[in-house]
Amino acid sequence: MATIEDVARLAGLSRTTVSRVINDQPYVTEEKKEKILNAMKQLGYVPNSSARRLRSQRTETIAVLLPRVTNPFFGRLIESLEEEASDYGYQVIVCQTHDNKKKELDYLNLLKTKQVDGVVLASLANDWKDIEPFLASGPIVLCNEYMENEQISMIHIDHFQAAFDATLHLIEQGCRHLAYTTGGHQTHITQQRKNGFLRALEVNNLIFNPELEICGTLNVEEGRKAFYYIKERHPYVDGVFTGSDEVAAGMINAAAQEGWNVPGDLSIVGFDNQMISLLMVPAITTVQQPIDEMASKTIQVLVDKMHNKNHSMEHRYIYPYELIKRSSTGINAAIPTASK
Amino acid sequence: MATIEDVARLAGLSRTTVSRVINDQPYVTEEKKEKILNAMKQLGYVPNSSARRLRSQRTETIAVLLPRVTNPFFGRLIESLEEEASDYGYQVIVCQTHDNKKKELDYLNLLKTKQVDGVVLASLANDWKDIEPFLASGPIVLCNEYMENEQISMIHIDHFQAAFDATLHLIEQGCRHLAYTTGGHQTHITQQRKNGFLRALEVNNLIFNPELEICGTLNVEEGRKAFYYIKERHPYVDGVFTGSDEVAAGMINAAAQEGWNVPGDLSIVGFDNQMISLLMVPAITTVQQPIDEMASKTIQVLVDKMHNKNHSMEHRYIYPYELIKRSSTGINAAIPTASK
DNA sequence: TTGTAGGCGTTATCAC
DNA sequence: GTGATAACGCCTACAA
Repeated sequence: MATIEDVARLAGLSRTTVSRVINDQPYVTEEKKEKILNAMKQLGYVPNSSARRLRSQRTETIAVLLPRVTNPFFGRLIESLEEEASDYGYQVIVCQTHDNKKKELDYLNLLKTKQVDGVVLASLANDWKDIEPFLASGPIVLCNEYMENEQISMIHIDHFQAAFDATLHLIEQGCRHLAYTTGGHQTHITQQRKNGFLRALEVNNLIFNPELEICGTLNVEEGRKAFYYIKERHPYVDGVFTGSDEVAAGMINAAAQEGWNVPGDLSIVGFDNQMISLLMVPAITTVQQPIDEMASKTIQVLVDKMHNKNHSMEHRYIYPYELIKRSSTGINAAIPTASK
Repeated sequence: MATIEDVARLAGLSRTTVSRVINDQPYVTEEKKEKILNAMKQLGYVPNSSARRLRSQRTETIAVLLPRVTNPFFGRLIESLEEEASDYGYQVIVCQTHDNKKKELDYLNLLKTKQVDGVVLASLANDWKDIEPFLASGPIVLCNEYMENEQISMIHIDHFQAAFDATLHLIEQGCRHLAYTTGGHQTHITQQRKNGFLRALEVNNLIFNPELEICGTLNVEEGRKAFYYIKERHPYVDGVFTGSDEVAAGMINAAAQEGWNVPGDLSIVGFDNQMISLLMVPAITTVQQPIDEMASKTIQVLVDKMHNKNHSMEHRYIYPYELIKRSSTGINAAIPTASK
């Protein structure tokens, strides 16, 4: 592997001059610049990134921590984050935590070991007290996940309000016996959604049966199970707020197999407006987050912090969402099929 | 940021000894080891990764180049590759090429600049002659993509045979007028699939109308368009081999809206056995690739090359696939609805 | 405009 | 067992 030294020798000049050419700095005559460029080409010289990093103390790399890329929401998010980061000249390392506390901390260590300049946290398995110390090693920005805390910038939608709106929509469609499903890992987001759901019931003088909170539900298969739980244990349920289009899809799929009519017998709301929500029959009512805008702002805030080491204020950016009403919830909710 | 020097000073020992402790090397008395560990803890010392990389000339990092993570097949693949790599102590950088030649070459440059020790190529936008020079900088393994070439190891299924089997299945179900859709970027894979498709027609003495090759089709929306193209221009078509479950899903969705019966009026085969293929009504007949096994072998081969710098032979690993028959193809294919 | 020299943080070599 | 010292490849005062 050719080094800067080799190039200098071949060109009959010093390392300094070569370095100047590499970094497009002034004070090099065209003639010598030419000579050096030739030497570089001839040797197939490429600057060694580890050496540059060590010297400059910067990696031009960002770590993105998220539960899993196979969740389409995070797939979209990473795609968007990567594109934006690339515009700023940053490379992205995707870190899948699988909602595992240890993995999350291991990946945060990339910051300590100076393998990345900053972190986007789209996963949050640990308590804040365990995350906070990492701030000393570099900037961290929260995207999607959030909490009550002002020590860190956050980019997210209002999940309380989104759940409230979605639940209200179910109630407006005539649902009176509502169930609620929540994902595998309990975070502030799921808590907020639950609160929004409960609040919507409350303002409509509906009472909530705690047995209708179905936990650990985060994919299609578990959506199917959730349906059977309702069918077998609480068949009077007429509406469900799921935190996920995949769960909603699983429920619809199982419901169809069992001869239940959606939304006639059961109205279902998903989350994230994934492709699947539009393809299911019936199409799924869902909440859409402005992923691209959130990703863009996230990188922008993080890059800003990485550049102005100190004095950038922490700030919370709350983005608007959209409740997309489709056929999985409907006014026919009041007309159950005979079979039910 | 504390350095090894700081630790040494605080512990009253030399950098060398500290280094020994960091790397679990012998020849350090328990007593001094203890002292050093304490000093490290006290200072919050973490070894600097850039310095280690420079010194060791290794990054413990692998780049995975793929078109896009939002394609569920690649989502699954990256999840699996990452897990396997992590078992070998390697970190993964996900590089989305979007089938762009320049991006692909830019990312391959990570190898030249020594930012990664090896590359998994699951995208292949460039000609081999443009990729080949990078082999001088480090090992590259092809996963999913492949070609006729013996200079590099490849892990993949037999796409010719898979397409052949899928097409044969359509024919066995009574389809006689077959169409074929292909993704955005033309690669060896798409060529192989096309050949397999054509060969199946040939051995059954069916002729192929070139107008029924529908190109540039790689997502749900384009699947919908493909359906309308068939409906409006070639309504006699009774079977389609798509290279993608998403395209198949889009076609089924549009077909349902237009009152076509699948498979009665049109049988459809997808590819990859994505979640959606099971959720659509009808469920989609599809080809399943053994993603985990392929990912595992890919990393294994790559790691082996990274360790035995020179003498590991190139080898092609062909994995078995499975044609999963579901309701989107069926013997009712011969009974079109009146509306068609 | 160009070159010299020192150091970024580690680890390997060799001497003690 | 332990420690000086010399790289790894690059950048940047500072000197010329």
